[in-house]
Amino acid sequence: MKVARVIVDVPSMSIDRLFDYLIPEKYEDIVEKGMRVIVPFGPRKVMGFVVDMQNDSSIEKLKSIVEVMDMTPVLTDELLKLGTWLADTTLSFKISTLQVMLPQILKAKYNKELKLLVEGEEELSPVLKSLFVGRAVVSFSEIEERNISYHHIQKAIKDGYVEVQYVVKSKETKKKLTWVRPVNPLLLEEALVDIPKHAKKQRVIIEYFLEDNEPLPIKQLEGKLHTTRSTVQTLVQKGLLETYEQEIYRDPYENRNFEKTDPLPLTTEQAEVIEPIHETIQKENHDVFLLHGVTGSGKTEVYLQSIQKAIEKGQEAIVLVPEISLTPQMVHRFKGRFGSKVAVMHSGLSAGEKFDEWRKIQRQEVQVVVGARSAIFAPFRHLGIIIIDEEHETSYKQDDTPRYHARDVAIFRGEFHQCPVVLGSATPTLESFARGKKGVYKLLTLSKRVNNQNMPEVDIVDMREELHKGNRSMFSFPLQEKIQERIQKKEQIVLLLNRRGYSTFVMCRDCGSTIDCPHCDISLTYHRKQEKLKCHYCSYEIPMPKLCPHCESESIRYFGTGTQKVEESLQQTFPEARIIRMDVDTTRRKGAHERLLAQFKDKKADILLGTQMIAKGLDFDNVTLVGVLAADSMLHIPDFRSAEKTFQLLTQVSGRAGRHQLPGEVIVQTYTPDHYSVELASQYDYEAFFGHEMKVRKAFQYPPYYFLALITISHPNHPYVIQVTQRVAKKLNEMSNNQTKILGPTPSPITRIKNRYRYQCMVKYRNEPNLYTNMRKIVQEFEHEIQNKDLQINVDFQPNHMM
DNA sequence: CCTGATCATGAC
DNA sequence: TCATGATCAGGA
Repeated sequence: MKVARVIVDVPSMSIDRLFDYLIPEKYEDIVEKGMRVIVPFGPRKVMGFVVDMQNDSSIEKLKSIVEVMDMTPVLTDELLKLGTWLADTTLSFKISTLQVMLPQILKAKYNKELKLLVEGEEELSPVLKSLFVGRAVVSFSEIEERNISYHHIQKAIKDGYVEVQYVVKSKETKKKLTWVRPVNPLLLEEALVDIPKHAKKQRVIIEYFLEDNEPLPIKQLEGKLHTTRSTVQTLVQKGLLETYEQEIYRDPYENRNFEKTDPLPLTTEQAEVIEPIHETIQKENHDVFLLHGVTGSGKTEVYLQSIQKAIEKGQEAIVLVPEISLTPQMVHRFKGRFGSKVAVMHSGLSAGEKFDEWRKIQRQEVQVVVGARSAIFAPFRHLGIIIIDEEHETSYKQDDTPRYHARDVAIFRGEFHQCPVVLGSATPTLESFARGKKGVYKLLTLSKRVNNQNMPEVDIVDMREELHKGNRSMFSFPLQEKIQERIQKKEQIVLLLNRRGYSTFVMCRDCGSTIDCPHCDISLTYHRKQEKLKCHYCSYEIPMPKLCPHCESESIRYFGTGTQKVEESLQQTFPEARIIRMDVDTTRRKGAHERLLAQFKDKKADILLGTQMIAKGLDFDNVTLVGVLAADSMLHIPDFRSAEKTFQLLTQVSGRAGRHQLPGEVIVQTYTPDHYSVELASQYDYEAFFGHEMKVRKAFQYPPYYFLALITISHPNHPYVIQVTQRVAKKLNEMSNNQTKILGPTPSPITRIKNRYRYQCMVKYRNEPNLYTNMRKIVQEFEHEIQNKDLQINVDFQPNHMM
């Protein structure tokens, strides 16, 4: 007896374990660990992952696997292990951790159908007769659309006329190309005689294959010989040619040539830094390196040559870059060096393209993957190095379950494969840098720019003084002057507006009231394009009212500074300037991001105005001025990392100027010019910032001195949420040691979302080896209420934000 | 006594 | 998560 142990696709606490299924004889030699199967589960059928195989089971009556979905496993043994570990350390379901490792398209789709059991439709009720009309199966979605009441169907089921069947489908599609080839090349010569005189096109085709009988895609044949599909079809019918399908990859970069680049000579610093990495690859050791390199110090070349080393050893490499900086420039550098050995994974690809890139990895056709967060799960089997660029980026942590951090996954995989993990950044997170100093990570430093250029001069402008001088615009006099100067010199300008901390909310100037979402405790934001007010958290929206709903005054206005508004006033101040605006609105469409940047590179604009997304990785040789419009907009949001984030952003954006021959300049506008994050960023003094910020973190007991876990509890009933949160806090207190601090219950920053009240507890801990299991125990104690009473308990370890 | 609505339970 | 059977309130 062969038994498969299966994790089924049912995200529920009580189902979050293994289920045993009999492997039918016909599948005995086929089923392997890591494959997806379809299994009966209760009355329905669901997808599941085989994670183990056995010869017997403790369960008496086993059901059998219905179908095997894969020819080869989609998950390796390592990834299965990783899944279990992730489920333990993020408190998520095993099924979710396995699903998150695969391209979306492999996620099963479930369909419910009604099947006719009798011949003909005579015995059916009139309603059902009209439903089936000659068909044998009807999908439930159609039944719902037609509003047919369930008891017609129930009755028919009871009478044995119909039955419900469950279908599991894969959305997976492989793109195919149709090819043409001669059935037997030797027969073509004779066949030519039988082709009618007037059938010129048929002759052309035959003659073509006589000359060169290599198969050809049908599309190409049509183009080359100016023929059509029907001519080919006639020859197929005559038995001379045949068509067949071959699978192809959707290659998002297929029409682009990547000029081959060779390794660049290294600076002394680069050579020093690369040495220990190479050695670790060579010795097949695991180590975590923190590569701290100023912007423009040539980190990418260090990555490239480290990867080279791994490839030469026959191993593979994963490179993570933040989604936002996965620009064509970046892809170019990797494709240029490693050509077709590279797969690229990012959110701009269609589901089909992502699947194809993933398959290249799975089939070991590529050795390098460059991608955003989820590329960390690339199914490589011989990893030689893992690189995380811009290590400090918050997007490496997934915001919803499973709330994993790509850095942790990288270290897990690095240990498994005994290979180095390289974390690179000009502004590492305090957590990482502290580990670097302690020697937990090996600290590597690049302190000079490759071209030995100085970092651009940073000029801090105090906006309060501007106000005193009578300048009420959002562009300070020095900035205006410099912009004017660049436009004249035909040099380019990058302007950064930090939208966070600003939002376009609506307020009445008479009564001062704002317009809030009726389901969430947050004000609605104004969307100019559709003249609507929308809620960010639920789908609620209303047309922009003409009168204040409270006092019926006409003076309701929207406040805040959106990029559009800045663009307008920028245009007013510099009527001759050509401006490109980059924000969520202008880059939503596929390829828009890329197109705008290309325009700017081609000097079709003088000013690039944008949000965070322009702060990273861009490299334009004609940019000599960078302006930050509101450097402190992030400082005032209640987040213990706000100083760190401000420092990071200012440093990153300053690095955009003067990267080539022309020297650069940076202007930072702020209302808090003496805040240490602004001041130290302008001096490019990371070490000093680190020292200062560490003191702050110590004083307030924040990371890296303490770990955090945030528990958020939500339910439609307000008093009930408070009560549950209190109970949770009490249990936590009982279970943890006396160094650990439990804060709360407190209301979440947004106390209500989608009509659910939200309360939270914060755990600050230094050493709680059992926290994961304890936390799981606590959540399990509420299992009943979670399942039956619509209670939600969310646990986020090392949260990015407190919401 | 029937009907629809809500609840509790189990799924290899 | 979701189908099922049990239980309960309300209507005539």
